[in-house]
Amino acid sequence: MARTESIVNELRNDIVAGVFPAGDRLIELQLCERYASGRAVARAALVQLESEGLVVRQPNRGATVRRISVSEAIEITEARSALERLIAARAARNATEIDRDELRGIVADMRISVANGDAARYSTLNRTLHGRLCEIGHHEIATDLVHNLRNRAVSHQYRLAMMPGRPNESLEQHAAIVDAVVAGDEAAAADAMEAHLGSVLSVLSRWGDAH
Amino acid sequence: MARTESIVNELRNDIVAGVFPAGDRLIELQLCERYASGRAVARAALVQLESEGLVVRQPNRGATVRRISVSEAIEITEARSALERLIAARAARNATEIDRDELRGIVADMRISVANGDAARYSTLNRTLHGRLCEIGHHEIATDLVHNLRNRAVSHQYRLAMMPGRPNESLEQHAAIVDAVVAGDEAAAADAMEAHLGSVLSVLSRWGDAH
DNA sequence: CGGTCGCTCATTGTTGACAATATTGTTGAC
DNA sequence: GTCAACAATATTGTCAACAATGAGCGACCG
Repeated sequence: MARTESIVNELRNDIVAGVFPAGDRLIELQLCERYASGRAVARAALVQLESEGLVVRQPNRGATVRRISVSEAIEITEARSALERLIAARAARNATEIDRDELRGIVADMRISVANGDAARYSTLNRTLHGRLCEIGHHEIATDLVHNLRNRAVSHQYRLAMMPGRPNESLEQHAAIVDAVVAGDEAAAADAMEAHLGSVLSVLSRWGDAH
Repeated sequence: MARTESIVNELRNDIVAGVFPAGDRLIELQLCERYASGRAVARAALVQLESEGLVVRQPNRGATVRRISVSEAIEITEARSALERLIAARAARNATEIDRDELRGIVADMRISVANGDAARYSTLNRTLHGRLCEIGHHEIATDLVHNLRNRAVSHQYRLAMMPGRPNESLEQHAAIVDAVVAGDEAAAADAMEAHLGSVLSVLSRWGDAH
């Protein structure tokens, strides 16, 4: 009955989507009810999500959604930057003509979204672009790590997108990445990706200083 | 009674140390006996180690120690390279005078070990050096990821140390890393670290081609 | 009035039994 | 002799009950 494997995915999605905000207690019985499973299964999910860094469990005190401080978010983004450099370089190396067309198309759509002020669509395209780069890069280890890091810092990404002027800045950086990937220039792709995440970092650290 | 938290560490150590070779079945009841714990605890440990990439679990078919192919080991080392670049750069930024002395001392000991052909001691110093760099770098996220990646590829690292001429080559690379860190040159430290792991990669890929 | 002791309750930690599933070994027919 | 169906075993998956722990709260005592 209990889809043992899938409830960890459901719970992860719910945490990332903000259904359970940071700091929320995750009580096993409630999870059992919500996901229609036994307590053992819920426990296993919590153990796994703890080792993914999304949940913190204190002995005999239960589990909570992990709070990510700004300084942690910065570290996470720095690590992401290192790994996405690698992915971008690989994408530049491996991209086929079909891939190149698709990437150009995504950037074109992004341009439209920014022009229209459609933040939600831009955010979706953002995810799509990074996701496609991961697929094109064919680097499973780095891809998995990056996905995990993205999940961990998602609460901060959210705030980021709301900053005024940010979409324009971000758009040009994404365009630069795609240009380099399409040109097959590995070093340029890595540097463009690093520049993009570096700009994310500077926003994060400014915001951190202000609090 | 059951040290719920510690058995995952014990099992991880045993896997990394080769007590359970790659491909070995990890039967829950045997783990219970070995670590004097209940089955639920053993299960939890397996779930966690699966998400760390050390164990693979197939539904209704049990858990085995994950086999890491050479191509996977290459990917793991590539990801490690990206992250250790970051760590080395941070170490160069943060190292105090005391840290610098210690790093120089480790390299001096390494030189002695190589001269004496003491592979075991060299291997220990190798771990010590990378570990100290992680501590000096003060980058928890990257450090955790690197530790995990090291654990995953440990079976291949082992074979690597046995290659003739390898210790000498490796020694000079480590010396270069430490020189850059001691000099406080972030970019040079990152590049030296990348060069070091690049040499590991070339050995791995040569070995992979030969099989 | 303040602090500490002990009680109660919610929640987690652990155990054991049972059901479900895969693997292995065995039998029997062709 | 070979193959398929079937039985036996081994192992995992699930569940429910019980023990243990920590937090909150009120009463008791200084």
